[in-house]
Amino acid sequence: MITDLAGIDFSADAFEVARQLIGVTLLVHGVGGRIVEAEAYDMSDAAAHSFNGPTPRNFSMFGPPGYSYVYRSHGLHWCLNFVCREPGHGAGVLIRALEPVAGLELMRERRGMEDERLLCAGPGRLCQALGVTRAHNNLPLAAPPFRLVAPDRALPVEVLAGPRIGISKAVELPWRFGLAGSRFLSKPMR
DNA sequence: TGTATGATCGCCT
DNA sequence: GGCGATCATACAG
Repeated sequence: MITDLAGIDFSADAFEVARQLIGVTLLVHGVGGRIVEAEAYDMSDAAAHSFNGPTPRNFSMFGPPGYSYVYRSHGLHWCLNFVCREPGHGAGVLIRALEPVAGLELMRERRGMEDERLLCAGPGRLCQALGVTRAHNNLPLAAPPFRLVAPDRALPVEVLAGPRIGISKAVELPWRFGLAGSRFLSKPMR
């Protein structure tokens, strides 16, 4: 167990890590919030970038667990993943939404909007708010600029699972996890 | 509340 | 040349 990572064992299966990440606070240079939505991806999973093996774009998915994988989506947005399992497994968790906690003003400035609810509601929005770019690819999550903070055990979180968003393959896998009742999800959990 | 569309980059066929 | 783990805007109902 790696305690620098909010007590989460990133060598576990991606769906297990995704579920455990709900409620954990993610900070990048001190800016961020509580993770309320995450999706798991695995090499055996046709919807995953790693499905067809390593490429120049996805190589960090095949690196050590507890590292970041940042990619560009649709030519304009950045998306942040946490690598899981062992090196070579190509498993990861896409961070989809945060409840903003720290650095609200900087996030509003970067996003050019006021609505707190939409600051980090979606993988692309979240990266814009936290200033995550290609420069943050393949970095250890246990070291700056990243910081993970475990949830307060006195306040247990209720986690719901459902189908993932924005994919066309392996649509049936219930590998999207979300904090029950959160206002900060990119879409409501069913 | 929902569906459609354009923006625009890097990889794969 | 096509397409995608997206977002913001525009319009219909």
